[in-house]
Parts: sequence; C-alpha cells; structure tokens
Amino acid sequence: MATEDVPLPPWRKSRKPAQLRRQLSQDLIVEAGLRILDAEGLDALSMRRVAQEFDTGPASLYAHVANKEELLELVYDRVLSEIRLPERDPGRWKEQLREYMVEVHRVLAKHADLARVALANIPTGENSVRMGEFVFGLLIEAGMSPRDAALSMDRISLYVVSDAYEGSVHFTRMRAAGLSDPQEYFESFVGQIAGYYRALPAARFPHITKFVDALIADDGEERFQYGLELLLDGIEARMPRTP
Amino acid sequence: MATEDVPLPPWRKSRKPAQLRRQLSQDLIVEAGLRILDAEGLDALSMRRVAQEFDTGPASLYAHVANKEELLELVYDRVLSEIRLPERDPGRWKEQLREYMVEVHRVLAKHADLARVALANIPTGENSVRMGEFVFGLLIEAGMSPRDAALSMDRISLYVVSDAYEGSVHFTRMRAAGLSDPQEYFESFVGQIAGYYRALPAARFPHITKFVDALIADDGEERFQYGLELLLDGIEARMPRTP
DNA sequence: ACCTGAACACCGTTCAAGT
DNA sequence: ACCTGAACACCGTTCAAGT
Repeated sequence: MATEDVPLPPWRKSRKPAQLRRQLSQDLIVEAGLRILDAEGLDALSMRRVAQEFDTGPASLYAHVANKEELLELVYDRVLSEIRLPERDPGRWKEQLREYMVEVHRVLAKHADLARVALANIPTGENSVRMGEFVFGLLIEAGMSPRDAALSMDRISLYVVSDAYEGSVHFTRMRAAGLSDPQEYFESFVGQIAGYYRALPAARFPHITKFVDALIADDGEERFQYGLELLLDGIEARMPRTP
Repeated sequence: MATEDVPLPPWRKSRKPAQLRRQLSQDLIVEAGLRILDAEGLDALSMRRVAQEFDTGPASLYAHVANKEELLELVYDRVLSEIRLPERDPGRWKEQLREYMVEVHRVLAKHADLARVALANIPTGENSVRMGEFVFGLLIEAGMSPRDAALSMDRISLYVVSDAYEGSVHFTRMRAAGLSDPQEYFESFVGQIAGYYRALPAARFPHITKFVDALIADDGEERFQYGLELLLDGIEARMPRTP
C-alpha cells in the first residue's frame, strides 16, 4: 500500500530484504486508522487491518502505540482537531453553544461510528480539553456559577456524543444491509417501525397505535435539534438574569 | 454448572453418552447470559462462554437464538422486565417522569454495561414498547402535542440509556483495575483528573485551571440528576399552560 | 427438531529473534 | 530502537453428521 513494489516473479521466494522494512510512526498509524474508519467503519479498524496497510503484521504497531485503546483515542483526538472554535462572545452564549453542538455533531457524524470511542473511553486528549475550555469558559463568562457550568458542560458533551453515536448505528446498519442511499434506508426502516407500531394491540398500547404518524414524523437531524433546544432552554433557566 | 455431576476417575475417558445431552431452551440461554453479564460484564458474554454454562459448544445455541445480537436483545428485554410502571397520573407528569427516569437508570446500572446493548441496537422488544406507551401516554395525557411527546420521549430514552452506559464504563474500568470499592476507585480517578487539569497551562486554559474544584465536585449520580432536571425543565416549557 | 465436533476466518497481545 | 514471524488464547458462525 505504502510503496508500490514491482511484483516478484512467482518462482522467486518473495522475501523482503531487511533493509526495506517500512518506516512506521505514530502519525502514519493514526492516519491509516482514520482511513480505515472512514472507509469501512469502526468494527473494521483492527490492529491487523491497520498493519496490513503497511504490509506487515500487527506486532509492528506496538512500538508506536501501547495498544488498540490508545490507537482509538489518538484517532478520536485527531478527528476532534477538525473542529474549529470561534472567539467566545458571552453575550451570544446561547447561539454560540448551539453552533458548537451542531459543529461537534457534524464532525463526529462524518466519521462513521467513532463516537462509540468517546462513549467508551472518557477521552482526555488535547482537543477534548480545548473544547472543554471553550464551553466551560463561555458559560462562566456568561455569568453561570462554576458548578452549574461544569455540570452543563458535562451534559452537553454526553448529549452530542450519544446522539452522534445513535445516528452512526443507523449508518452502520445501512452499510451492513448493502444500501448506499440514506433516504432509501431511512424509509424502509421507518416503514418497518410504523408497521410494527400499527400491529400492536390497541387496547394495551392506545397512544402508540393512535399516533403512529407523529412517532415516525421526525428524522435523526430533527430529533437532535429538539433535544439540543431542550438542553439549551434548561441551561438558560439556570443562567442569572441579564435583562 | 447445570447438573452437579460426580467427577469421573481420571483413567476413565469421560465421554457423555448421547442420551444425556442437555435440554436447552431460549429462556435457559437468556438466563445464563444474564448471569454471566452480572458476574463478569458484557465483554465476557460470548456465545462460547454461554455454551460453557451448559457444558457444550457454541454451535448448540444456534437452534434457539439466531445469533449473538438476538441473544443480547433478549437479555436486554429480560432486564427491562424488572421495571415496574405506576398508574399514569397526568397531573403529576413531571414527578412521574422523574421517577420513571430514575427507575430505568437504576435497573440499567444494576446490570453492568448492558446499556451498551440498547445504544447499539435500537431495541424494539416487548418491554421497550411497554415503557414507550407509558412515557408517550403520560405526555399526551398531560396535554402535549403528539409530535412534541414523540420527540421528548425519544430524547428522554437516549439520555437515560447513555448516562447509564457512561456510568458503566467507570464500573468496567474499576473491575479491570481489580478494585472492588467504588469509593476508592472514584477518588483515585477524580484525583487523576484533577491533577491533569491543574497541570494544564493556565494561559491557554484559564477557566479549567481556575475552577478545578467545581469541575470534579459532582459524581455520576449528581450529574445524572442535573441533566434530568435540564430535560424536564425544557419539556415543561413545551407543555401547554395548566395554571 | 435438536444437538454436536470440527473447521473457518477472524481477533489483541506477547515474546524471542532479528537488524 | 525498531521491526518481525510465530504463537497464544480468544472470537462468531457454518456445516455435515449425528440422534
């Protein structure tokens, strides 16, 4: 993959001389991991698959990363580095917070089911603290108490990451089903859910069966927005008055 | 594990006659899976490990469950069956919703990292719809529009499950570290975080470094409660006036 | 219909041996 | 210091053969 070798004639035992060993590095490994993640998903991102990218075995990676967990955290932080943060403007804290959440969500959604890494690992990489300083600082400067700001920041992060992960579950299922058109997948999935709801016994499930249309009306993006506004309104209620 | 056999003398080839084959069933398999989950965590819950519980190989399970995913969903629904729901009282919708969220969170937290199954699978088992009918019906009866009720229910579920999962990540780490006292783990973990924050350059991270105490003040339970109230307040703001 | 052993195509990590 | 092949201890699932 790395260097395009001329293939050896089949009767020659293809033994690479030791001098041609690949020159690995942590950065190269992380980039390869990210490529695999984007193209094939998190489940395909194995140590063996990454090593394959350098025509070698998985043992070669352990000189540059401690283990798979560290590799995933490095890939995660690499992706977070794509997030650009504006200058803080506390007077517009609500708009800025909304924009921030949408931006983080967008970047995570771009990279398959990477959000699962964040959920499973409580990341503390460079970019995580950079983002933490932005949100925490914004809330503090807008007048919130440090305790409320810390708690709000924490809940905001959980919400964005968990919703991004939920979205990626659908994406992964779509890929597993061999579909490539999100629209097509979405309609067939929603159709199945609707059919299931309609088939439920109305006596035991009166509200679900009565309002199936409302239950399937909103897609992932609208659901994300709704929860986002719920949280923002809750946070606003805890913000000191600024009339 | 299942039947307490008298051990064979070592010189006897211990070959079970075919008539003594285990009598498997889906229920027995699900119960065994739940036992393993509770005792050793979700990562230990493999088809091979479940089969071991019946002194057989993993292939034997496939007559009763389609695959591992189905087994996990069955275990998940089995756990949800522990949740008791009260009579709906729309006048107390906020209290009832709070109690519901706390109850679901409590049951999930009891069963290791099972919440991961919910997050990865969009469950549609019997108990999921039972819970859905409760929450959706409560919001409808309290006067909410079907659309808002559907969206609110969806966000509530995501919040409870994702927070339960986040909590279980700590629990799993505690077990991996060989600790058994949550207090001990919590203090060492929080101590590490605090040390990391304090060591950050104050020029780039002025707010984090200044308010370390506030950032580490609240534990998982308090963070869960805080987000819960954020959501409830947001939902209340979308509820028609009832003065 | 249900159960089984063996096999297939994978995993992450370790270790001794190479350069 | 960095890279490697081989091995270890695992996975989920399939399949032909048994009862």
